[in-house]
Amino acid sequence: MTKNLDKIYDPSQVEERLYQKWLERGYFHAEVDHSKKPFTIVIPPPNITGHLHMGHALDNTLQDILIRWKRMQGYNALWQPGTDHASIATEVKIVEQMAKESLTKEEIGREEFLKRAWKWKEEYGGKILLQLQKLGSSCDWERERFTMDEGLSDAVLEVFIRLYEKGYIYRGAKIINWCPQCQTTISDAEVEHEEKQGYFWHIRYPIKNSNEYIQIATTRPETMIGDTAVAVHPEDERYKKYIGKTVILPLVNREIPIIADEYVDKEFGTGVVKITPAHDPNDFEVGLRHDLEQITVMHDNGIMNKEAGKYQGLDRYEARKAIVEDLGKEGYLVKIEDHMHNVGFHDRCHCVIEPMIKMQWFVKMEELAKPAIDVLKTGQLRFVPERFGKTYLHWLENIRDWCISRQLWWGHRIPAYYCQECKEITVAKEHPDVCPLCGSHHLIQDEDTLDTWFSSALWPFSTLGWPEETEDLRYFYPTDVLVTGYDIIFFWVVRMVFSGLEHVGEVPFKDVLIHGLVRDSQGRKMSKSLGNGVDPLEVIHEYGADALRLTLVTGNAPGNDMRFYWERVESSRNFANKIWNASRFILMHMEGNKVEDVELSELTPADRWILSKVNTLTKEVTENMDKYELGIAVQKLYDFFWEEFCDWYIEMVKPRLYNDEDTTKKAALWTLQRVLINALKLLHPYMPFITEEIFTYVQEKEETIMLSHWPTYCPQWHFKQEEKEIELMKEGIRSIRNLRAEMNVPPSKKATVFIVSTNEEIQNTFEKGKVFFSTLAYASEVKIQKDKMNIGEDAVSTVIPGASIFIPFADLVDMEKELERLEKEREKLVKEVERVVKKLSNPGFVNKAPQAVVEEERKKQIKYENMMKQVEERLQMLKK
RNA sequence: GGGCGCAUAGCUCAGCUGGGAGAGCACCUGCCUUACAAGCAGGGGGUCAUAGGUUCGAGCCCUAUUGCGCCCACCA
Repeated sequence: MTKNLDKIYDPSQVEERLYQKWLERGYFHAEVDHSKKPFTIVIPPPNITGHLHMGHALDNTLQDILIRWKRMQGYNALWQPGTDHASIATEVKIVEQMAKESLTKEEIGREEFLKRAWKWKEEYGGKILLQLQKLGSSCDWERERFTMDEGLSDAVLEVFIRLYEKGYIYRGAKIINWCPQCQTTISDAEVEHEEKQGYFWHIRYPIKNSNEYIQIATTRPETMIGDTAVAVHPEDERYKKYIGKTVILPLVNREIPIIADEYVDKEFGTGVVKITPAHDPNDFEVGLRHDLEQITVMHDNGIMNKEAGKYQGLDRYEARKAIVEDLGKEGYLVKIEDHMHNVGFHDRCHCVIEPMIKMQWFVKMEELAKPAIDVLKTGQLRFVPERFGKTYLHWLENIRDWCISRQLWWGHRIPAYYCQECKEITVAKEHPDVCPLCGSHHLIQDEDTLDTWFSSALWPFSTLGWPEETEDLRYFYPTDVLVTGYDIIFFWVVRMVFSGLEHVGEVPFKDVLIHGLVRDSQGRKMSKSLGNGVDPLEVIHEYGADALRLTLVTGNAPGNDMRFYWERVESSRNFANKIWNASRFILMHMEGNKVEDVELSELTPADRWILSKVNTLTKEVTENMDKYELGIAVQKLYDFFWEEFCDWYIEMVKPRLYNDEDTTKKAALWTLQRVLINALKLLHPYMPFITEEIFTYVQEKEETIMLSHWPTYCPQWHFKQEEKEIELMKEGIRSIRNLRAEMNVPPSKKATVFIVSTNEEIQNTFEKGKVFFSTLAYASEVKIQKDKMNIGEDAVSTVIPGASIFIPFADLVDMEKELERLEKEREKLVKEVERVVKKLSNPGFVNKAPQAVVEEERKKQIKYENMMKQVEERLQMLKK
């Protein structure tokens, strides 16, 4: 049954093979099955341009833990995988690739470009999914989807048309965020604001037909070319008299009005604002209120256009320099102040955003946001940790219309067709033959594509076949939990929620488990430019996927960032090795011994103790996982396995295994196997590979741990008395080891151990556990007695609850030191007693604290007082 | 300007509904004990940021303060 297993666990010998086995046997696959309850997770689809980074590793480890766990609990678990076309990211990649061949988009045209993009997708798009497999991800790969698949594209069209017909999608010339680098609009969510040191230029604008000036302050002087008004606050006494007058725009010599608008802050700057409706969102609004002209002064690439006159052809920053210089020369510039202000950057290329007025497509958000707000408030949607619900709400409550059109080619092309005759817009799934208004055959489709998030917003239901009323959709939707990073709540989570509610009528998922970022060891974000990223594949290669997974979930609470340390991977690897060796040990002893079923009555106290422990562990771990407390759960598993199981139980059980005459040997074997199997099962979601590998050796009934049953709490495995007994034994053993260590007694020097207790039950406990003192505490002989008969003075001693322990070390005992040590022990106990007595003499505590807590303290008082008495007796005896 | 998080052992972090402070790593001592030196045994180390408050009882709840970080926001 067993092989000659290596002393060191080598993941590279195991992982690939097991993953193939799982794949081949279809363990990951889920089909509609009404006899089982579904449990569904949709993967946050990675970009086809992506490669696996630590963020993915964390995100997918969490999902795999949950899905494997639920699968073992008997749910019909579906983990829906796939990829995102990532419009702009991919387009940039393709453009870069073409640049190497000295080609541009324009040169090859849309069709050719898309051909290339698809080819690129076919070639590299699935790479990241293969990398996810290395991690052990148990996705249902048969169901892999891509946001630009036929079905999913159909969902996109369907949604667009529905929203359009409902009036929620509209086309309009509004001020949008323009990226001069990427030459496309982007949504508000894609703008990153950064505090930057800039300047505040104070400029005076001459008032027409007077010698007076009005002084404005601006951070962007180059936009003055497009000024179409100057605004003051209507109640500002300083400027009231100027309202309605006209100023001459310096350098441009255009006449513009002085208007009054509440938007102006009297206290800020000079209290006068230049209004540039075409290049500032606020000014745009002011412009609409006052019916001002909108003058765009730049081309799409940020170069000044013909409106800029002599500045035409200059980049916006060159123009700024030139304009400031000219203003100075001509005496308009009053002063320049340092000024900190927020600058918007494109999150992808980090170019400074230019607000521009353009005809774009928008989703009207107000009505869509409402139900998304409600589901959180009513608890149909829940964030873990809860605080992220606030972030979500705040965003939705202040949401603005979503600009969805992009000036890109890679993506879902907007299904709007413009009649070249009558300008009528037709929105349809397919290219209409005739214009429904004028009957013209000359219709041209909108050139733009949709924001990549428009399709990912539909992911939880488009992957299940929507808009078709599929079985899958009915069965697996709504999904159960979404796992993602907090950085993506606005982009994706929010949009999935309102989309799911609008189109399917139900939340797309009930829980949102939020995790933080994986940072480098210095707490910095891992980034390409810093070159501080750690490649998960490298970690897997060196230490195994199990070690990486364990590292990523240990010692971390939901929503918190974590730092990556190789040392932590190492310790995870060590744990895997520990599991390996413990199992190896058990297998060694199972070999040639058929593990027979035993009655619980045949078990020794130690067996019952560990069984009871693993039983409690099962309960607690399951409870923690129910609450998404994976870090806590895995910590308990680690502690149980290493300390209780390996360091104590296995050590205690050895004498029975080595002795073929021992009548309890088969009970020991049964317990070892039983506990190991349960522990492996509980560990499997976290460390799928090693647990599977061992599981196949340690039992023969089942072919995989993946589909085995998750352990449940079992009342007849609860042994309170034996737990107490073994804990006392451990206490005794630790005390002896402690004494020996303090006295520097070499392990080779065995000694007689006397245990003195007047309590029969305790005597009995130690009597049963005598053997442990010799194997675990180097006792040559153990004498249990009710008094100190035959114990010489030249012994060291210590107390444990209910008993004193003496070890005669005639030649080693230094009386003075021994007195000192006992004195310390006494002091410690005195303090404990004092603390308990103080607590118990407080009427407030005795009256108000729960009865059980008070009772606990009373027991402690007795315990400590007894222990103290023992130490004092011994001290007095020695002092004589 | 608004919101949120963090501050616990030398380092990185756990600590679930308030009931005697934990882990990993690092450090010190002793062990190659027939599963594992990627190991075993033992040990040192914390006024849980500060100040108040609630409570019989606070790392945990409330208030304020300090420091660090994040998110959102149209003060030109």
